[in-house]
Amino acid sequence: MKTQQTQHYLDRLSNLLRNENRSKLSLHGLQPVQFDALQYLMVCNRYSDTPMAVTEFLGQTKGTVSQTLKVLEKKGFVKKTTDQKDKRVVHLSVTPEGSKLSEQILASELLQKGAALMSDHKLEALNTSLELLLNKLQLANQLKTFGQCHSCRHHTKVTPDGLLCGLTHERLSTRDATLICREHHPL
Amino acid sequence: MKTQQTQHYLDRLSNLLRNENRSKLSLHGLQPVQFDALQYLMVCNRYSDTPMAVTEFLGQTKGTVSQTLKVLEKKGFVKKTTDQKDKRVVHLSVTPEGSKLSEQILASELLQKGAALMSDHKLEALNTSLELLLNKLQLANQLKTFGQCHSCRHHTKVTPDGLLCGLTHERLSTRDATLICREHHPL
DNA sequence: ATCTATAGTATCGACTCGATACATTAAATA
DNA sequence: TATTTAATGTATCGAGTCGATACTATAGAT
Repeated sequence: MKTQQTQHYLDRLSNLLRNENRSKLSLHGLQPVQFDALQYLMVCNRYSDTPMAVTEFLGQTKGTVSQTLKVLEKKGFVKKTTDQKDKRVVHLSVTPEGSKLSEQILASELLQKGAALMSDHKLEALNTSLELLLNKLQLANQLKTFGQCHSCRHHTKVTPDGLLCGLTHERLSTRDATLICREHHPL
Repeated sequence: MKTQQTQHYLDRLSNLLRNENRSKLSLHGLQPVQFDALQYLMVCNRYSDTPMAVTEFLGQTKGTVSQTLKVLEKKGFVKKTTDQKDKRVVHLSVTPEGSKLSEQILASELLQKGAALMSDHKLEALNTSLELLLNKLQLANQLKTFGQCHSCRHHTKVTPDGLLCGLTHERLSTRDATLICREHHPL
């Protein structure tokens, strides 16, 4: 079975990276999961910056996520704001401190050192393959894709620079279109 | 940075697979880490079936691993035997129940469904890329490779069928040469 | 106006995982 | 040979994970 090999490699790599992250994060008193959430909040759009969206993204229960976010808030890495239209929902924003931490941690030395020994071409090929597998996997299992707006079926261009979301009927900036969205549906 | 993309994909995939495993395993009262250890014991050789080797493989502390193994033993998935030559060391063997469970869990449905939508050729290419990255990453960071004996610098062939480990000076069966070893040094 | 669904929080319990301390055995050294 | 040193493994503690359950508050449907 080829997929068992794939699974084995993915497990090994993610274990190594996770352990590296764990030790880096422990200096800041954070856990890997908490950083996963922070990382997500760095790249999600305004429709996807709520506890429920984090829950869907991380595949955990909302109870667990609620605690994770409580820690991130207490440490000053994210800020909560209640939505004015729907007072049930909370929007989460990453503070400058959180942003700084994220950049600091994100670059895996293990991975960079390893990738440095690979040709650019092979690394590119790996990325393409990984992206393909992720897409197919999400498609086949009807999982949310959490893709960027510009690759979404709801995304429409009014003018060359005027972007629009067909679902919310709101205008998007060019930066908006590069953020990931919980309502993302691939083309 | 291309490696950030790589890291992102690896994180996403491993999160998905880990969550799938978590729910499957919870039916058997096991945690992901515990299954990782069981999985390792399924494919390691007789020089590498000790708590210390598991510790190195999983990148955790020996205290944590000791507890993990205690659970696996209590549930009847592994058995402990003290080494007769060195009475400090313990050898771990997977019981038939453990072996059965492992096979049951190992096949990720998420991954299989996803891979089914990919061509054989592309899946193969992904595996090759992943293996390359893993190897380079271990090489660049001087990590233990935990490879199979037949790809080890200590591995020597006496006759076409007679295999020998140059480190322990012991004979190996053909099956031995396909197991992974903590003393593995790539060619 | 009431029922129902949704977003989020609080709390509990089994488990993780690093840190520390400890017991036992093996190997090195004096 | 006696003693120090190193290595394997266990026990215990504390902060944190994570699913389950119960709960509050708001929004929308009938």
